[in-house]
Amino acid sequence: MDSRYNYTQTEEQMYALWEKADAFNPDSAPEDLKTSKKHFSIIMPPPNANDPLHVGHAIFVTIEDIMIRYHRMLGDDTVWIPGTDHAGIETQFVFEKKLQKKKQSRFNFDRSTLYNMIWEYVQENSGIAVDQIKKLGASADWSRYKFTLDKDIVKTVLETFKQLHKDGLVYRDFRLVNYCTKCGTSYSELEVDHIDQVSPLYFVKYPLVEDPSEFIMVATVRPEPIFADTHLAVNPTDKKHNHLVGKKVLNPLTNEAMTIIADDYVDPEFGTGIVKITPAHDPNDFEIAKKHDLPIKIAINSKGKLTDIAGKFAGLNVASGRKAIVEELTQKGLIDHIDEKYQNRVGTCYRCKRVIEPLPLPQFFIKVQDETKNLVRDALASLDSGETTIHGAGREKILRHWLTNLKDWNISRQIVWGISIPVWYQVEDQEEHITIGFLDAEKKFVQEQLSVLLKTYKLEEIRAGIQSVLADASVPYQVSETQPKTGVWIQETDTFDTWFSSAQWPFVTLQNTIEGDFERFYPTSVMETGYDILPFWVMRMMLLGIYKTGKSPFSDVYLHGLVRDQKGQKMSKSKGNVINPIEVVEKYGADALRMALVIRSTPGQDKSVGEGDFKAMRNFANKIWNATRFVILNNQEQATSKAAIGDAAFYTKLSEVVTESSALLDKLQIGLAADYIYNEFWHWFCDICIEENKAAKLSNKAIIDGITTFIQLLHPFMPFVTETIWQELLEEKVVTTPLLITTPWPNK
RNA sequence: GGAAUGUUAGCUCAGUUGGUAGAGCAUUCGGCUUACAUCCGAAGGGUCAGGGGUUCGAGUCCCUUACAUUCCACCA
Repeated sequence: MDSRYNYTQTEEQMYALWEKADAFNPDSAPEDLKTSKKHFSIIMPPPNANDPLHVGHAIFVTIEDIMIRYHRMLGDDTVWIPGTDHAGIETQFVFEKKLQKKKQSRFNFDRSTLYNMIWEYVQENSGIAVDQIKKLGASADWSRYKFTLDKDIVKTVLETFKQLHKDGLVYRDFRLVNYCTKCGTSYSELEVDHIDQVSPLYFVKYPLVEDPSEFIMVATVRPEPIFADTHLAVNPTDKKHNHLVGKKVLNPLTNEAMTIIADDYVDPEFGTGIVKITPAHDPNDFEIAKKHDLPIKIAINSKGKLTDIAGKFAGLNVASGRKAIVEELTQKGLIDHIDEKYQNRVGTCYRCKRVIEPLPLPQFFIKVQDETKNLVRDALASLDSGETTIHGAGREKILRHWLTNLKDWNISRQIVWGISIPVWYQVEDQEEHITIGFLDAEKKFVQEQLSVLLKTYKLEEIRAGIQSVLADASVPYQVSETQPKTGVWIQETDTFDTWFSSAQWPFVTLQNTIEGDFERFYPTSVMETGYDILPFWVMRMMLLGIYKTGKSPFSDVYLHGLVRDQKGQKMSKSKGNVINPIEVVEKYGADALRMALVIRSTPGQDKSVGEGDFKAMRNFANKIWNATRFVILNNQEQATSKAAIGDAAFYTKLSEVVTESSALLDKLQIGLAADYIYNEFWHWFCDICIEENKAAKLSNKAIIDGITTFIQLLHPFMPFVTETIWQELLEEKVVTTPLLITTPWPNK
């Protein structure tokens, strides 16, 4: 043995050794390991199939692998199911950037061509994430690997949708949705970031019809959709203004007459106490419009351009439209004044940072609170009963808060890269209510009402180049993967929100791996992921998991913190402080990275990690290596040994260490367990026991038992160095089981 | 406006049924002692944010103040 542990040589070999022995597969577990009747299962949070790993991935791989290796050694029937995610919007976004470089956009292609291109692209890169996860030592059962777009997975996901629809929990509705005009898709409210900003607040004058020299003043930060204003509103209890109810004003841009209505949504104290109602472009106004049955006029289209009702301004985008309209209003003398320092919050796209436009679109929603099947209520109940426990500083309260305030979930996305919503719209008699965008034979984009299109094109031509179908909310539809047998139908072009399939991940994976896996491993033991996706993922897994299986998909949720740099700052590409886990693996070894990430970490709490930590843990790996070296050399020199004076106390303490380590791991106190074992190993076993052995106060047998026990305790944390050492010990005939990974956990 | 979390050694953080404060890095001193200089031995350094309370006893429980971080809501 060299005096230094060389991880670059051994890590790959050890992983190959495990794979060769099929050690990650519970169905290949050695007989002498199957001592427990318990099952232990973790579903890996699927990373984007085509993305390289960042530290966040390294954290979850490490923590989950620690749990898995521990339970495997305990003798539990243990499985860790890996997978990757198609990551709908993320991936399409990256792909579109590549198209942009070639001066192309997604609108140059029909749906199926684009889908196939992205599929190819993902295939090319799909090995990246998996390879890197292996480099970190993940003992996941790759024979059970799943991808979110695997045929069997998709089938199960669609079944859930059909069932939800049958139960009345899916509905299609014409509503204001959060739409990003750059990404070209709607989002759920969770994907919208609200950002503080200072914007000019315009005080616009609306002339009274009965006396145009009199004006009603309304404040707005968004003058550009004034074309779509339908009414003004005041609070019915507002004595200053309620005499205006029923009177009419002129729209300052269109000169159309608008009635002033009363609604208690209006805050008399705020602004001028009078609100303009723009149903199509403000969520609150939309609600009021519904309540009072007001017409909906659309001033901004899905491309972010002003529509025809903007007259000479039609075709301008929101920003330049606003400028032009403010100019126009100023000329007309209809702008009273402007508050330049008005602070407000603007919804922006989490992905591209563009301002989100609230646009009225018919979309599919999941009803989260229903009288008979109440998804939210059931999820809360599983928290109440302790069926599911959340680990992570105060996160359970946050989850409860999310659940109690949850709105219906918009699952429609206007992108190609994803699972198609299995819905078909009736074409007959509905031609005037369906708008279609497609590429004609010359690859020219055409968008028109179907009734118009059918005068020039055959339906088959349209289908071949199809990009988007926009059916009015009134158009009848059928839920089906294939075209209904009778009649003429056209398929919905929207795909599901990626999270709709991710939310089903625990059961769709187990239902499609190996016959019997679902019964054997569901509900899973632990769901381990970052606290930042608690509402996106964990909450929704509970909603759909309970709905579909009657059981919460996991009994414990371990939410790890985010990794920060050595100064405690968030990592970001622009700061240049991003840690590339693979670089760390190459420089210090995977064991060092793993240990640095988990030691003294706490669920739900961020952890700062830097070069010094990796170095320290590399040194620790070397320490383990050298302690073993001492034991082996020592053993060779003096093969026989008698019991020594310190042995009894040593064994008592050693057993204590095993008990305590196991207790900490059982309680999911991973960071504490790592710290504890680290200290006992280095500062007790190495500093004291080995020195006592040199002084003949401790027997060689005790030292051998000590090192083998510690190697076992350390294995979940630092699998490579410990397995390497085990192989050395095996050669020396100090140990007997062929692989440490499948060696039983030490007895207490 | 609401909520969560944090404030412990110079730095980054542990400290989970309340019982004489810990680790890594950094600092100082001394050591190549035949497992390890990616090491060993020793040392310095904390009134555990401030205040109040419960208790025989509080970093640990309760109240309160301040500061920090994060999340949610929000209105023209």
